[in-house]
Amino acid sequence: MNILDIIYDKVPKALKALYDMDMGSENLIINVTKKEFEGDYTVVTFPFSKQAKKRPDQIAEELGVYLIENVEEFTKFNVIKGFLNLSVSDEYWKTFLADVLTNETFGESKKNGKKALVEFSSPNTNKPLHLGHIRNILLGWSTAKILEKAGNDVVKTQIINDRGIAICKSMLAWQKFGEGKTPQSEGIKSDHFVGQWYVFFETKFKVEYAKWQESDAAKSLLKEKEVKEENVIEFFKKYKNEYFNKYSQLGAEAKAMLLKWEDNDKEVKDLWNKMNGWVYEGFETTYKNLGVHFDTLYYESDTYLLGKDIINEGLEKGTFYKKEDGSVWIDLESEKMDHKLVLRSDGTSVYMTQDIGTAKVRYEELGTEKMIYVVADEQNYHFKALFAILDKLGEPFAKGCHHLSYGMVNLPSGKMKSREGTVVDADDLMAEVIKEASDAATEIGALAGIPKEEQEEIFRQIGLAALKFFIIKVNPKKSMIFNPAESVDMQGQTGPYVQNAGVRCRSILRKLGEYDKGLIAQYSDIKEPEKELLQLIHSYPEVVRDAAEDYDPSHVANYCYALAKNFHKFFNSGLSVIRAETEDAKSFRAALTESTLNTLASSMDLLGIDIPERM
RNA sequence: GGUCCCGUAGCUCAGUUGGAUAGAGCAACUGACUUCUAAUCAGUAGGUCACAGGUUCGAAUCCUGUCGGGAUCACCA
Repeated sequence: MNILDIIYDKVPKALKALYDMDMGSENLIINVTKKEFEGDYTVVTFPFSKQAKKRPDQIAEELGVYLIENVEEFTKFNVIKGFLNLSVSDEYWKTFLADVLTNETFGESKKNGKKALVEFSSPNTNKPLHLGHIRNILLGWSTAKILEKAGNDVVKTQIINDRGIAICKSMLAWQKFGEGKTPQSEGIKSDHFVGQWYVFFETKFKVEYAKWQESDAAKSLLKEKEVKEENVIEFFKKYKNEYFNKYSQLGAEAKAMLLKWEDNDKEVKDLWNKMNGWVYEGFETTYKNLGVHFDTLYYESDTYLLGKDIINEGLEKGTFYKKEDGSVWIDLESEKMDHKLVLRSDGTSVYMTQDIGTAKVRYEELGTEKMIYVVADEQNYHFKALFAILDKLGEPFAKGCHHLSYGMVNLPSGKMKSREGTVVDADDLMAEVIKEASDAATEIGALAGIPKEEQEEIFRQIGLAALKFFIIKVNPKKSMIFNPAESVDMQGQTGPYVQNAGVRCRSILRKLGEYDKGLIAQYSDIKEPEKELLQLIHSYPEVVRDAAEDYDPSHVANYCYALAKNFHKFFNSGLSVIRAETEDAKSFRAALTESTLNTLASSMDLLGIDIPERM
């Protein structure tokens, strides 16, 4: 039995026996004892004081005596004010170590029979992936892994936003100015190729718009709106969308193309398929390089009409109401929100409509009662409303929906802006971190004797570890500052630092060869650095559970760092494994090293990070 | 303006079901490689936990207000 379970079980019993108190285990406060005090676990006794009618330190004293007498795992205790510090026997820790060594599913929870869907990435198909997508993808991937470890059956998916005006802009630009060029003919990664045409469209549009601003139509508009001289620039900035829809030649052509697409026009559909095909090919490469994949895909072109029938049903049941102009709404004031549109007056759907429909389809197709949407925090309100609507519709999966909201990724210079060309491209970024890893490795020279191909793979693993760890270690809901220089750091609180701990484990175990696991129990007098490592390993399953419960991979990243740090400390503490003072010590430390490696590998895998054989 | 999120060391971040003297890394400085990988370790220095009240044995953590930053409040996606 796990020592924490024992504490949670025995302390209430002790309180009952000593003071005739009924204290549920959920009200106990148990901490790992702070380093500066003796002991392994601490029971906080202040909360018992009122009921027991005694001073906290007195209770701690009496509780300590009782626990030592009645629980064999406890060997001694000390009391400081209302803190009861309990020491756990070496026997317990040695048994734990021997068990964990052979436990291949350590950290995993039993299957809970629940199916969870994690949706992440979900890009538009008009331009390549960038740093914002990377945060999204890493969070999604890691969350999926964590949920899996916590006992869920997980389906990883993305909804690809493959239709709409954006892709039409790329298509139109290529059609008008592309002269039949292809990614192959230009030697450009195919999603970047499509992105260039999107940018090209925007450039052309900008020119057109600037020219129009000098026209009579624009001047009379300014007069009509009574725009002051000094506000003209500001006005046109805001007016851009309306210009696009009302006056723009290019805008009209793009919209005409969208209409043709909706009409299933063969020529447009062919073009659409061609360009999206290029984009998917490029995305595939990026995902592969990043080390992620999906179990199933959804395309907006398939789902964008979903949800209408649900709206109509809900209309009959009175969940929604219709305005005079024919638009359909829902009143969310009871949820402290607004009235929300779910169907336009012309009967076409909005984003909300298809999200309602898609959620239901997924539930029906996949049986996923948990659905996690990894989407930036600018859509907090949208998802709050979506989940409230699903709940009002009485959907059984509504309560299992969760918006894993994450903050924007900013640069030290400020926001990323496509207009100013400061958007950090995903492919460039990965290439950059891998190159940095390669440079650092060359400088150190530890990989000199290894075949080129293996070296390349290790550089990739290290570079990506730096990038991934840098991003995942930050609490998702916080917006983060991405400093490119720091993201390629390989020292300190970084991915490579954690990898290095694992590599050191591997190196020791490789040199040591076989060892006698039967001697673990013979080791006497566990030293402080050994104990700290053991306790950390011991807490791994709890970390996974917490991370799954909070949908927060940063917990796992912080755990990885703590474990690596403690191993490095142990490694430098003078407690040698290979040259241990006795065979017992050698066996114990080898087992400790192996368990550390296994736990590091397992926890880093939850972040999508590999631990190389050497570095 | 309404709603939501954030504010912790020079910088980047941990720590929030309320617990002991608030922790790491980077940057700076000092020391440790003929010793299991120095991408490491040991140490020095760095704090009004935005501010002001409140709740209590105890507050970075909970409540109220103020200030600062962000997001959102479309028949856009």
